[in-house]
Amino acid sequence: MRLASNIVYDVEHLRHVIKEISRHDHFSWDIETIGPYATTPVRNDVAWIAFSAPGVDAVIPMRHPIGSRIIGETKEPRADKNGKVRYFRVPVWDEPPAQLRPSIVFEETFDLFESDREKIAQNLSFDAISIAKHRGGELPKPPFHCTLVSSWLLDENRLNGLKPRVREEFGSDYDQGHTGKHIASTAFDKVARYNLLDTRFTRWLRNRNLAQMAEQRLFPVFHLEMDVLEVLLAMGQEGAPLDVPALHDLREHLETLVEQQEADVYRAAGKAFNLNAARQVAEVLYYPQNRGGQGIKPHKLTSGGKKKKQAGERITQLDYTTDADELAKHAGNPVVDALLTYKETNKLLSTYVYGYLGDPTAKDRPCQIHSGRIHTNFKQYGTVTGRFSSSEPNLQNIPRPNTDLGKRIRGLFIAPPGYKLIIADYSQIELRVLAHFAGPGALFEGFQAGIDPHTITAAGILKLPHDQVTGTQRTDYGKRINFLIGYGGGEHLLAEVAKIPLREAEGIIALHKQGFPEIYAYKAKLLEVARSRRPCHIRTLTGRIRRVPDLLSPAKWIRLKAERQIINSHIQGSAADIIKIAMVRTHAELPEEAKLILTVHDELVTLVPDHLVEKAVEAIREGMLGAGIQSLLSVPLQSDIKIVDRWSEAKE
DNA sequence: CTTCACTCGTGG
DNA sequence: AAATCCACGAGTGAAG
Repeated sequence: MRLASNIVYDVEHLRHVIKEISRHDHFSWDIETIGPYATTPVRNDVAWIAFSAPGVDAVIPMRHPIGSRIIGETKEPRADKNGKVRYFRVPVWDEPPAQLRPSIVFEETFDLFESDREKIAQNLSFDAISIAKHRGGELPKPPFHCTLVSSWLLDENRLNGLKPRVREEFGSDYDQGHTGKHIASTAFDKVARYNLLDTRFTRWLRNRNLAQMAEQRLFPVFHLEMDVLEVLLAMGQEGAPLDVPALHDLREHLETLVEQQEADVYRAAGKAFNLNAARQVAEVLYYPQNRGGQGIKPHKLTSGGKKKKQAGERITQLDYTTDADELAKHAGNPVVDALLTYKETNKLLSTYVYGYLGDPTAKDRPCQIHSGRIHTNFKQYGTVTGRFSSSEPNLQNIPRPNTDLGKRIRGLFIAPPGYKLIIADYSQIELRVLAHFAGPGALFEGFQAGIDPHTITAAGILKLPHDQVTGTQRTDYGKRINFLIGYGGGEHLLAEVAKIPLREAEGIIALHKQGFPEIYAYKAKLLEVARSRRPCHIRTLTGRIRRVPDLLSPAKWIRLKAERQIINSHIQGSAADIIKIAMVRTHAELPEEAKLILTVHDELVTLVPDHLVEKAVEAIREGMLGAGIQSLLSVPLQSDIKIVDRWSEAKE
């Protein structure tokens, strides 16, 4: 490859490249970004863009700050973290060549991204949202192929970065360093080569992945994922509105609270120590009084402690857990009580408040709020089961509005004046999926009859008519067991969470087997099918694959874990299929001005102007429950829909 | 200085 | 006998 001839410096060359690409029905593209928000698509600066199609490779620099040669060195003063000024040697680079302006490049390439050609990228949502800023907010139009998604469908268990995949498929190791993370300080010609190779390998990888997906009959789920990707692009661009003034108030409030609560712990303990260090907490709580401790007798080891015990090593007080579950057993001790209070407050302050506002002193903790909104990173390829993950920040683990502080955090997510939030939750989706797979039986028929599933389970175990089940029985024999069976929990776990003797737990599970034999038959059959395949795997409702090779492990505890994973993935993965389908359908039905903004496993959050609320509710209902999606399950789907001003108002 | 394992705590 | 599935992230402390 003669790199120089592939670098585009003028409009004539650019137009020629676009013409060449236009001969094909697909092309790949890739960008390089710089600036303080290089990894934030709604904020970053796009410095490079490259295109690749059969016989065409082009890389277009737009604002690379340096040239290709080091011509000297200077010293720059920088304060270290103790505030001391130190001098660092900094290379001086030659000037970069004259480059095309982004406005020109994105104007010339505008139609390419509007066309019906297949647009290919590795992690397409990053590149698409980043370039939309330069396209008057217009996202590229489908059809899409994101190679990160296709690679993940082909192997959900490995990390599907481009470089490892390229090494695997083509045996090429074209970038040993981390060029993509330091674009602005990397030589011009090196970035050009890197950007171009990324783009070309992405296109090649698309071809490999298409062939492998065809072999594995993964096209139906791949097309679903590409439809989901379109929805995700719109969500990523939109963001979730936040009550920023309330967030600042909450910071003030929590900071004073934490300070007081920290002092309360020290006072009770008679000394200061690091409250966030589990070992120091164990020392204070579990050491005897003559060694400055509280002399509490702990029950449960940490996971590391269990390993030590297994290995025959000596266990000390420091190997016992100090988690909230253990501490609750020692409530009444003044240190424990103060510590529990502190932990709750500190968790909310550091994870949620500082997590959103950022820490100006820490480079790796940026403010996550842009124009009053949070743009989380939803990854459709973020889990092994098919669910989404959410990061930077994670908006799928916002505290529930059960406590005052939890409510204040969740309440930060608001509808601006003139808008409403519509919160739509699938009710008991995993149990419905289980009933569908298990087929006719008490659970299946209960759902058909519209009876609450926890009541069904309790009635089945206690051999009572469902209208005679009391509230306590529903919780103890219904909810708790239903929770357990989805994850494959056993007698030991039931005994522990229900605080009952092991014998009693065994009895309850035996009764459940009697009342719901079809559930156990389904599990046995599923495992048999999974074991017969190589590698061992199951498929969800949409044909998504979860591979669990450990199913044939000679070690019994590894094999049992694999069995739980197989069963849980079949159910959790199929539920994920349903919510993904619902998102696509809802997005298509919603009026233009109504926007899906969040998805939390079984919940969709939509932001809607007041005058469109009724229409939007109808669209969401149709998207989540309409005939086209209901036909996937043999038991009825159900969704609870609430219209609110703050997310915290939607508690059940 | 960076990276990693570990513990803990949120959510579904 | 280590016996509950799937995530993200703050923070500690030791090792590279």
